[in-house]
Amino acid sequence: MLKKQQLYQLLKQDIQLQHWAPEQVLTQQQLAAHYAVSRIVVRDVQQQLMSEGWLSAHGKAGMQVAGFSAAEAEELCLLRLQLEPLALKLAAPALSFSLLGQAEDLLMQIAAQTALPAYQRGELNWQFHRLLYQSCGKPHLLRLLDLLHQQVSRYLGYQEQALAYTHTSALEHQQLVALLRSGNTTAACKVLTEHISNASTLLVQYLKNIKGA
Amino acid sequence: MLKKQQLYQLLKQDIQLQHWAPEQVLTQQQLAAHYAVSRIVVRDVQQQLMSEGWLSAHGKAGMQVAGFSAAEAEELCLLRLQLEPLALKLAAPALSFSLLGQAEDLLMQIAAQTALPAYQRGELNWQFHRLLYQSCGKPHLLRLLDLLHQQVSRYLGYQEQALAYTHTSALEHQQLVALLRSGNTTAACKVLTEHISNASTLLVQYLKNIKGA
DNA sequence: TTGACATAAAATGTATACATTTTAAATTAG
DNA sequence: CTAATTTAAAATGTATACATTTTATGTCAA
Repeated sequence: MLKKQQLYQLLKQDIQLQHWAPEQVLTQQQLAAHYAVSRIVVRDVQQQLMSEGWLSAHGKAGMQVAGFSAAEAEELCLLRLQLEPLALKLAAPALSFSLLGQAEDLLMQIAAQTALPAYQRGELNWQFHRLLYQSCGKPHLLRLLDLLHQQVSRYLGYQEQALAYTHTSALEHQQLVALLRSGNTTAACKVLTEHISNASTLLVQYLKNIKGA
Repeated sequence: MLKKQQLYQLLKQDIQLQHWAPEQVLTQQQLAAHYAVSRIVVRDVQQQLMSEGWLSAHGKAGMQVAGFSAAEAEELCLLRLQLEPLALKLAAPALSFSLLGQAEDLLMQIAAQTALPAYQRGELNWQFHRLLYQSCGKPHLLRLLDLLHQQVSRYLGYQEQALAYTHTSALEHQQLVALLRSGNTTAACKVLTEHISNASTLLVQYLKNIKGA
């Protein structure tokens, strides 16, 4: 029998894989029946996924699977651009070499596992970014960033298809670590900004195209 | 018998009025018994208030009433400073005169009702700010701002005591509207930044003092 | 005394049952 | 036929009961 945490993972995954179509309206009962759990569990997970942007309220009854739009992707990236460089700037003075080492290990891992599913690569990617921000000493900022990541991660599938960006991304990551290691915070923040901006542009452009098609 | 929405309001208010002391650890059963509702309702409200920063998880069982700290207040203000001017900049081109009029009505209302409870004045204040950002066309940004406001609003009690800021604040608000009306977006954003920064400094200073005392 | 283990109490997680609200359909008046 | 009102079905909200987990207590051996 599924428990809350399991249903949370599973439902999120099913939404990401578009087993439940975007914009589709679901009911608690539907989900409870489909996943063979009590509606109580569904309610909990529903509320969580709604606060994370995977589902949205739909009238007085039902929840709607979130759709995809270039505008939303652009907005999310704008917010990342506004907050992540700040987090990096605040974290930079507190970055230890051991932490940078961990970050580099993550980069190795990403580079090594070439044929990884989209969402797993995305997770590793975020772990890398998150690690760099960790030391900023601003729990609320980190919470917001996690929330943003949740919302962006819905687009990971698209990002995979959209971008043959993997190589460039890896280079930018390495550059970032190098700058941080040498203590050049300003340059690092600039690289980060461009890094996010680049990915953003490609993703948004791709979404606009498939929408036009 | 209390329903979910009512318990939500009531519990939040009781936390704000420190009927439940900061840092205190509560259980679902305690609250269910105290407010005479089922634990299901408490669970729902608990999850919501946790996502809004009024409660935080405490180990594997129990929830903790959020405390107050100068550091947290400062962080929240930093985030407001990072996001609100952006929202205003984006909204400015779309600001209609009717909306500015609404905003001015709110200012009148705040000025008129001189002896308002702290949290009600705070709410009106936020409604004013919110109105200016409304037209920015970025739902996620607005959501983040609402979330931030929720978290800041826990400090409204302090803000009241801390700041004989009311008069200055009103002046800054008026100045803000005037600039927006004349289409001077850049200056308006600057005034907004200073406005938030001022309130922030006073609040943080106050919190540091009473902590030292 | 201390610390580990067993056990009891309490708290939370989950399921079922019931109450209320919401949605949709069907009937009827105009 | 349209629109409004009634009525039935479905969905959600809430309470109670049970299961599992967590926490605290107490016992016993070293």
